[in-house]
Amino acid sequence: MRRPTIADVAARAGCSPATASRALSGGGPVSEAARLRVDAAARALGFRLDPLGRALRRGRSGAIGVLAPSLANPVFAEAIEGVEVAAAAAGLTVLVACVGYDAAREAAAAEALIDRRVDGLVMTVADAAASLAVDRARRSGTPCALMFNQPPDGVTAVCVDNRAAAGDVAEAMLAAGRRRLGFVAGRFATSDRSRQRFEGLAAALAEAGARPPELVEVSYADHDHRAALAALFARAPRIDALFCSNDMLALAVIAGLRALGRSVPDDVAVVGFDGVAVGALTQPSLATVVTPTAEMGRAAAGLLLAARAQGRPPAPEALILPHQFRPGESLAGAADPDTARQRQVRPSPGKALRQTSEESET
Amino acid sequence: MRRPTIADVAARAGCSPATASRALSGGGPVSEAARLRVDAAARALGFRLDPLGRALRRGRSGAIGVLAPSLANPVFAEAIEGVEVAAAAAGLTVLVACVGYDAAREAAAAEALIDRRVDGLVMTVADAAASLAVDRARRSGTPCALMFNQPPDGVTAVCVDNRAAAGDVAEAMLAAGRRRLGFVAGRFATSDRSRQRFEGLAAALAEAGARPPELVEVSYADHDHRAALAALFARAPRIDALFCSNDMLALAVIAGLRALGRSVPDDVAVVGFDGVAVGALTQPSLATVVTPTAEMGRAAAGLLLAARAQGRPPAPEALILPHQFRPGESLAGAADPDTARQRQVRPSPGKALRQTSEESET
DNA sequence: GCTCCTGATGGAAACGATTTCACCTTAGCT
DNA sequence: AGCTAAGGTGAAATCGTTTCCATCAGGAGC
Repeated sequence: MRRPTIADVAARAGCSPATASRALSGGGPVSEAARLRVDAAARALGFRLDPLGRALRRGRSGAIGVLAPSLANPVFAEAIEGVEVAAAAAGLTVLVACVGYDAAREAAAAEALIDRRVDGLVMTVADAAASLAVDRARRSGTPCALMFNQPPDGVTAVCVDNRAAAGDVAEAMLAAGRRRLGFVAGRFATSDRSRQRFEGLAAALAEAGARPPELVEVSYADHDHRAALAALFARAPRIDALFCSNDMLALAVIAGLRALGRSVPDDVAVVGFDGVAVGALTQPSLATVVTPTAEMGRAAAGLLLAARAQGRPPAPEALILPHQFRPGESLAGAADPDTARQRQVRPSPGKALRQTSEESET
Repeated sequence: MRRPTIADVAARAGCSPATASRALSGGGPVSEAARLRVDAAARALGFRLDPLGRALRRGRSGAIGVLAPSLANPVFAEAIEGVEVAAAAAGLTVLVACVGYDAAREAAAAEALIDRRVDGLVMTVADAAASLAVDRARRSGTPCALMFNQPPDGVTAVCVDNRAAAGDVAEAMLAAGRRRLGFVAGRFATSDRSRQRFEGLAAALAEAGARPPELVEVSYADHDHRAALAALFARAPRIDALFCSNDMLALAVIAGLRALGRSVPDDVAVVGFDGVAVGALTQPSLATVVTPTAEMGRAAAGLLLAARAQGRPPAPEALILPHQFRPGESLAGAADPDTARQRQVRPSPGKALRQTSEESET
């Protein structure tokens, strides 16, 4: 028994496919009587409009495409779920593509989504200032919004102010008594955010008259950063604080430091970026910049949908959402510089005294 | 300037659309000369086959649909990337749908993917034994493989042996001297895995003649489990080990215990399930059952693709992948009973000295 | 009574590909 | 030479919808 088509519904309702289509998709004028007959027929046959035929004819698919570097970083997973929420509220579905921090795959995936006639494209790209994927979208006329990327004006985006946020981190580290700072970055080529955060850190340190930051670039592909960290300490032995370009990296760095026999935060403080949930669960808890991740996805999709509803393209400018520095045990003394000043040097990782939380409810 | 269609390519190559199609998609016989002219024309025009027209006509879209409860748990994110790897190797793309542990959304999303003519469906469902989504797939003739779910026979799946793995955990806990075990579960209604792991734990304890496990069900939606844990300790104050149905939950539980003033593993040991990367980075490191997550996605997609290549449906049985217990600091003494014996007494409800196991491996 | 407009409808042409079928060559055999 | 088989090709049907256009009925306005 074949899947019913709109022609079957029309036949059963005693009308033409044209009328059935109008009744089902709310296109043109249909008499109340016809609408009822069509609805009844559709229900009786268990009919559902075929998204393919529909997309082919209408030129859009009723889906929002999402392009993200990876699902492995919960930041993107959350943002995608944010997009999904906004899309679902507007009756759209979501098509996800992951491109693994690879600019070529980025462009290819964008084209694939565009070919599928997505109504809009929400993307996080390697470099917003020079992105083939953005070009493709623009050229094809597909409305497009970036998320996480903080692009030069001219392209729609939802992000936080990465430089300012990095400045806040610099300030917190200095306030905690740290003086020799390092920045651990995912490769700059694959993340403009990472670069902006480094710039923000460097600028804030310069302004405060502090020593400029040491830089280590690592690959997101690696999980073990001991070698990179060891090299850093060989170069700059007295580093006392590391700002990592994202939280997952920060957690890996903390583990790496522990493996190298350096305690966090006693020997080296570590601060992340993003505010992923798991960062608050670890010990030491992760000091970080909390960003409204899911909200970023929701907002990006929202911009697209609002513009679509009004038949205009989305505003070509960045919507900057608020961020917030969250103190954590990995930057001891953010609220108590004295502790930081009295860091003790310890020979082994394992026996660092862990501070227990004295918080409890009631 | 319109997007070129296959007719434009054909015109430029001096042949009919039929021949152009055969040349581009490798359908029937085409002369070498024609193929070259078509290829050249397509390249010159920047032509790409339209996935929509193609899918409509062929009845399949060249995409694999993936249905997962959530992206928030990295386990699913990794598995999806596994599916993506296998799909990409076969020249297919992936359509992802997240349904938030909701059986109704599960069925609806499955239908939406089927409507899009996915070549196959890889799903993780709430309850494999009674899943509307699986029904829909079967009814529509869409090949379908479950992942993570360990279903009764009759449906294709890739999973680990949840009961056996839970048995391993029981054994490790007993070996570490723990005697009063609890199980912290995501709600059973939304995860058959969780239920199977509980059953495995209970069975192993029964066989070992040990006290049956206490059970706490919590919602995945919550992040703060203090209330649930406090209630558990009110009921069973001397619990000394908690098996959590997955790693993310375990990390949250460890944080909750810390907030309640119980130390891990001194007062209470915690073991998770899945082997997510971040579990190895925390302190204490998380003892857990490591499962081949990405491999599960790859294998599930692989089963579908292999079957498709041979024109038969995938074998209706579960492919059980190996799991491995990974000791961690959150279950002290799994490898070093002495440490366990000397757990220090703390002024909290967990203070009773517990008998330790005299057995040790190695 | 006549025109004009509006609302409801159906026929048929899109949308962009694939595939069936029939046709024509040409090569290979006897 | 005659016959068959196979390779190459194109016209046209098809997938399932939407939408343009024409048609028609009926009411309003003159």
